[in-house]
This record gives sequence, C-alpha cells and structure tokens, in this order.
Amino acid sequence: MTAAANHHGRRTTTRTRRLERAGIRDVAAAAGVSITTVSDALNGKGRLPDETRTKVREVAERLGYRPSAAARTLRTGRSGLIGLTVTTYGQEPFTFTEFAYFAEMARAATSAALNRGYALVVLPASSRHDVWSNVALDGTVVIDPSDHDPMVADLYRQGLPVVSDGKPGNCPVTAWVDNDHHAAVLGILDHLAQAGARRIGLLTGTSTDTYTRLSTEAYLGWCRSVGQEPLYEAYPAHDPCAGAVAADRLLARPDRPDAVYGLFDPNGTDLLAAARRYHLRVPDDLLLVCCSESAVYAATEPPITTLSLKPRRIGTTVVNLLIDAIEGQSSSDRPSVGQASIGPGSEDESSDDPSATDRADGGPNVSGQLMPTELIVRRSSQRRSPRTTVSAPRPPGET
Amino acid sequence: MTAAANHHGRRTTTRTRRLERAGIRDVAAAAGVSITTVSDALNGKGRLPDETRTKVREVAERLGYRPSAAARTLRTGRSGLIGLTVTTYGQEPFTFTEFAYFAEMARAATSAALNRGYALVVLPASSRHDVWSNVALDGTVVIDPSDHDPMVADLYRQGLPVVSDGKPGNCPVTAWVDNDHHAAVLGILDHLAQAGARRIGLLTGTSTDTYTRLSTEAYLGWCRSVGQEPLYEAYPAHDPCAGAVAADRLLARPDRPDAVYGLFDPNGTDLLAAARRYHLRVPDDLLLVCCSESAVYAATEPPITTLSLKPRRIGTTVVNLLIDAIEGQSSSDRPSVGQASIGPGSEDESSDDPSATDRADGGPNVSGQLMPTELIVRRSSQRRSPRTTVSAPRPPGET
DNA sequence: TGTTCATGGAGAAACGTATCTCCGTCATCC
DNA sequence: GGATGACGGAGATACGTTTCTCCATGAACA
Repeated sequence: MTAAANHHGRRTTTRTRRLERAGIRDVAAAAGVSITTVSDALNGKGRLPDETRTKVREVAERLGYRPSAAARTLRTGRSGLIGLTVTTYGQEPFTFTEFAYFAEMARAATSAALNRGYALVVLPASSRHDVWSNVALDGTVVIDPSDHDPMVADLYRQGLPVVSDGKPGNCPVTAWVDNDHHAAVLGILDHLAQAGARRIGLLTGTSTDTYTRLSTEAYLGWCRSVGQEPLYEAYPAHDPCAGAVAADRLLARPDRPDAVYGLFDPNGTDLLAAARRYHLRVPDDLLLVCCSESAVYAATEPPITTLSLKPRRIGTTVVNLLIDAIEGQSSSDRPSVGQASIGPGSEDESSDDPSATDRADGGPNVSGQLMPTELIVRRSSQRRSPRTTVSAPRPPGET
Repeated sequence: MTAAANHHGRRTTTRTRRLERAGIRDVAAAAGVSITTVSDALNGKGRLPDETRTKVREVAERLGYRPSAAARTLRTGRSGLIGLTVTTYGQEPFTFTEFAYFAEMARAATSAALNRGYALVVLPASSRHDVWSNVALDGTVVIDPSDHDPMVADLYRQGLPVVSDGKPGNCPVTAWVDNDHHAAVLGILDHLAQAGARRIGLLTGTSTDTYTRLSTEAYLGWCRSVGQEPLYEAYPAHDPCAGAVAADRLLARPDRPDAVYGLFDPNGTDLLAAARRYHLRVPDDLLLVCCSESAVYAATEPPITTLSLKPRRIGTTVVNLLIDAIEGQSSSDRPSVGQASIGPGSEDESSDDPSATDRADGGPNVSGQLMPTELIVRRSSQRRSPRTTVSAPRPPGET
C-alpha cells in the first residue's frame, strides 16, 4: 500500500466522522489527476494544457475547495500578513481613535497592503508575547517606536523586515518614513509671526516620541533664533482631559501668548474653548494653529488652521516599503528596498508631489524617507486677509 | 538511518547555507531531550518534572526559539486570528475614519480580541477572494452585512463562526449584536417634540443597511403616529460632501423643519453650517440632534446633542460572542454561545447597564442581542433650560 | 535507427509543530 | 514475588500544501 493510498484511506474514514473541508487530495482524486497537477493548475504554474487546468478548476470549484492558508504558509514561508504595531498608553491599548492621524494612517496602510495582496494585523506594541508569536508575520510596520524598543529589536533579530513610521531612535529597522517635523514647525512659526504674532506659545506633550521631541526642539530653536522667550505647556498627550487643562493654563499665564500652536489633534478645540473662557477673540486677540487631520476644524467658529501630516501618504509609503523589503528579500539576501516604491502600489493617494521619493539616510544603512507636510491655512491664523490661500509668499530670510 | 536523523542531517546542511531560525528540533537536540518533551515543556502539557521544564525553557530562550505559528496553526487548526470585515464603498476600501463609530468599534474589538489571546485582521468585505483565502481565520466579525451577503454565506458554509454587528438581513450568522435603533429614534423624536419641535426633519442615507433602514422606518412610523408629514433628505452616506449638500437642501425647503435628526456622524457640523447660512439660531430656531461618537460635538457652538451607539460595548460584545463560538465549537458540535459572554472579557468598558445581556431572537436559531444606546443631551436640543442636564424636566403633553 | 527535446504529469520530500501511542523503570501493594 | 500504576519520556504520524526530481511518451532530427 502506497503512502498516498494510505492517506486517502485515512481521510475517507475521517470524513465519515465529521464533515470536513475538501483538501487538495480530494480535488485530485475527483479530477483523476495527481496532487501536483491540482496545485499547478490552481496556482498557474507548471506546464499544463489549458483543458486540464480548467477541468481541475471546475472540480475544485464544485467541491468548494479552499486551500489551507496555514499549510501554504508553512510550506512557502510566506503568510501574506503584515503587522501594524500601535503604541499603547497604559492599559488602554490604542490611540487609534484619539488621534485621527492613526486612524487615517491605519486605513491607508490597510488599503495599500490589500492592494498588493497582503492583509494587516493590528497588534499592540506591548502585548504579551504569546499573541505576537502566535501569528505568522511577513513583516511589521511600527508606528513611532520608542528608543531602544525591545519589541522592534526582537522582530528585527528574527529577520523580519521592520519599517517604522517615525524616524527610529536607536532601534534597527529596515527602513523608515517620517515627516519633516522640523521644517513643519518652523513653517508654522514663520506663518504666525508673519500674521503679526509676537509671542508664540506651544502646547506640547510630555512623551519622548520622535514627533513630540523634534517638534519641541524646533520650537525652542526658533525661539532662540528670534529671541523670543519660550512659552509652552507640556501634558501627557494620551490623556483626553489634560489637553484642555494645559490649554487653559497656557492662556492663563501672566505672559499670555498672542498665538499658539498645538501639537495634538484635540488642541484646536481645547484652545478655542479656553480662548472663549478668557474672552479672547480668534484670530484678533489670539492666533491659532494645531496639528490635526480632522475635518471638523474647517467648520469651527472660526475655522482653525491645521497642519496635516498627510497620514495616508505615510501609511501607503510605509506599507509599500515594507512589502518591497519582504518581496525583495527572497531574490537577494540583503534587503534591497526597491527604487520604485511609490509608483506602482499607490494609485489612490500619491497624486501629488513627486519629491516625496527623496531619500535621506538616517541610520547606518537603512533607507529613510522624509515626507512633506501641508499647512491648511484658515481664519484662525490670519489677521488681515480672510481669504484661505495656502501659499505663504514670504521669501526665507529670518531663520 | 532513522527519519529523525535524516531530518537533522538535512537541517544541519541547510543551516550552514542560511542563518535560519531555530526549530523545535534544535531545542530538543540542544537540551538533550525529545521533540515531544520540548513541546510539552513549552506548552505546559504532559507530565514533566519542573526541572526538565525549566531546563528546556532555558535552552529555548538561549536559542531564541520562536514556535512557528504556521506549523502550529496547521497542526491544531487554530490560528488565533479573527477577521473584521468592514463595509466598502466603491473603490475606497474603508469607512474606518469617516465615521468615528467604526474606529471606536474596531478599537474595542481589537482590544477585546487581544484580551483573549486573539489578533484581529482587517479585511474589506468585497476584497478579491485570494486575500480572504490566504489568511487562516478562526472566525469573522462582520459589520453591517447586506442582505444575502455572499461573503458571509460563503464563510458560514465553510463552517467558520460569523458574528455580525447589525442584525443580519437574510444571511446566516452564528450570532449578532445590534442597537435598538427603533427605540433610539423614537426616543430622539420624543425628546425633540418635548423640546417644542413641531416639524422634525431627518437626514438619512440612501444605502440599504440595517441601521439606515430601521432608523428611517422608525422615523416614518413615528410621523404617521403623530400625524406629521415626513421631511427628509436621503444621500449616499459614504460621500463626505453629499452630507453638507443634503443638509443645505433640507433647510432650504419651503416647509423647513424646526428640528432635525441626522443619522450620520458629520451631520451635526453639516447642519450647523447650513443653519448658519440661513441665519437660523440653534437651538432657538432649529433643534439639532445627530448620531455620532465624536467628542467634538461637546465643543461646538452650541454643543450638539448626540446619540451614541456605544460602539465600544458593541465591539467588545461581538468579539466575545465570536470567541465563545470559536472555543465552544470544539467541545460540542453545535456552536453554543456561552452564557457569560459579557462578563469576563470586558473589564474595560462594560461598566454599566447589566441589562445589555438580554437576549432577543432574530433568526431561526441564532442568538441576537440588542444593546441600548445613549442620548447625550446638549444645548442644541434644549430650548428652555440651558443647563446640560440629561433629563428633560418638561412633562409630555404637546406631542 | 538511435538521440534529443518538449510535453504532461506523477512521486515523494519537505515545512515545523502537536499529539497519540507506547515503552522502560521503579516503587508499592497484596 | 509478580501484578499494578505512576512517572518520564521517546517515536512516529499527520496537518495540507508546494515544489524538486524524475519518468513516460511521442515527435523531430541527424
């Protein structure tokens, strides 16, 4: 008795016991061909005449055959799954909803992954290890890794490609993508100064992630360069109430700022509410800008100028870089991130700005990529012209 | 030469070629025990003295051993993955961000899944089939399935547990959870009437999902019962601009309503903007309520009364029901949804309202569950008392 | 008439785990 | 002093694919 016959015998008895899904063997038997032929026919490989191919496909369809993803993954070493790691604050697992940035970014990432035949698994950065090791990942996207992130290091050591959203501090990654936060903050401060601000305040966070750090540093540097005394309040960004309190504190100071930039999404409404409490008119008494992806700031009274980090473009780029690394890895041993990472996979949102493909080195050998932000100018930051033009016409000349 | 030795021989030569992850065999060899012992030691099974167990664990740790999720899945038939199907509109894959409901619900679902050791895979309902069949799922959560949803039927036919958020129309599911939309709409309309509304309008959608359908029907029924002529505008809810246009149309009608309920999240700002355009004061000239999970409506001018569907509780419940079905399935053949589905897994958000565990039958044999909504009363729907108390003190009497 | 190719397809070996079965070895008990 | 069981652990099989290797057949060719 051959092994195949033995197999089949066992299967038959098993099937009488429970109604099981048809396997490739069942298809082969029903079609009167070998397992190899079925596999080749369904996967478009091998050299088979079209008649055989279509016949096998018909039989498979008739039997309701679905290939076992687990077996395929085991055999090929590819699961078609990529992880999306989100930062977790305390017990609450996600900032997903708190900041529209994450939601948008995750959406774009999911979409980009699906476009290339991958699915996204959402995993918290500090999850118990068992969940992580229970899912077969081809690679991981990490949002804002902390310095020396042990999870990232572990993944990388396992040989998994890791691409981070946010320039990594000290952990090894395959590639990274980030906004040019320094330039963005400088642009905003210049914009506010140009609108007449003399004392620009900052609402910032206490956490040590790259975004907060770079933005705050840029603010402090700008203050130094123009000779303004820094005016800022820092609060734990994950606390929904702390933002409102910090905004209030900032406007309650004796040296009250006449313009404020808020680093986090809810800061716009926080600041608007605080301004109302102190009877400050926006933009007459107080200029306002905040970093947000939320569309509600177009409809507030007054509409608030926002800095968009273009999370969709970032999410798309990150995923495409990751998949490039995953798929490039097999052909050559060293991960060579493809040169056309933006082009093919992002029909949806990469409509503008080809300069986004510029490269900047950020580590020993990893390819980093800085992406531009977009300042959406609305009434809250304009004293004179109420028109909502986007471009700031001033030539660079004051830092 | 035994098969094991053969294995190991091959492995050794392979390892010289490429640096591979250590397998269970390597651990067994390094620890001087058998594969069985390693497996048992790491999984806490079998009868082993603690010394062996700890020794094996040490060796595994030293070798950086990570069990292959694919192999485990293949062997056990469990992947620890559950799918989250999100409705897709046209080409754009997700409504994720558009409606805070989805973001919140997905977040809670992810969290609940992780609490029980599962990970969530986000998949679009109408994805190409290959992505679906490429991932090994233990079960699926479906958000708002359409009638006769082929995808759901297919999953169900495969024997996968399917739990839907939103009472399913005509597709078979293991269980479902939904809000009591009928009661919610009636409550809102009564609330508005009680605040003095004579002609209540509705901003609704053109799609045929359960939420839109039930809500609209409830509105129409209420209109019939109180003898009011229906005043509504329907628009494609997935179009971000169409809502603003529909809101404008509704307020531009000659028979302008003096109160409006908007079924979708952005309707609040849409209606507020439209009211401003027509110089209608809220709440004096126009009472406003919309269904939203967004916190921004607490900070608008005026703050807008919202109906919360409590998406986090729904997401948590749905996932727990699904996992109950998955894990119950193995012990008995018929999926018996556990009786304590809310209790254990939802430490975070099931703080209130134990009545949520009530059951309602909605299909032949599936267990459905109706969950309450919450009306957050703010200034936009109150004419007299500007205090933001939740209870409306006025006695009913002027319908 | 042999040799060479191309064609169509079968066999069997992995992939790495979980688990079922079974086998020694002692100590214990009647 | 032989049966009994607990203890500790090894062997082998199966999970369902993919894919490498190889074999038959017939046609083309020298």
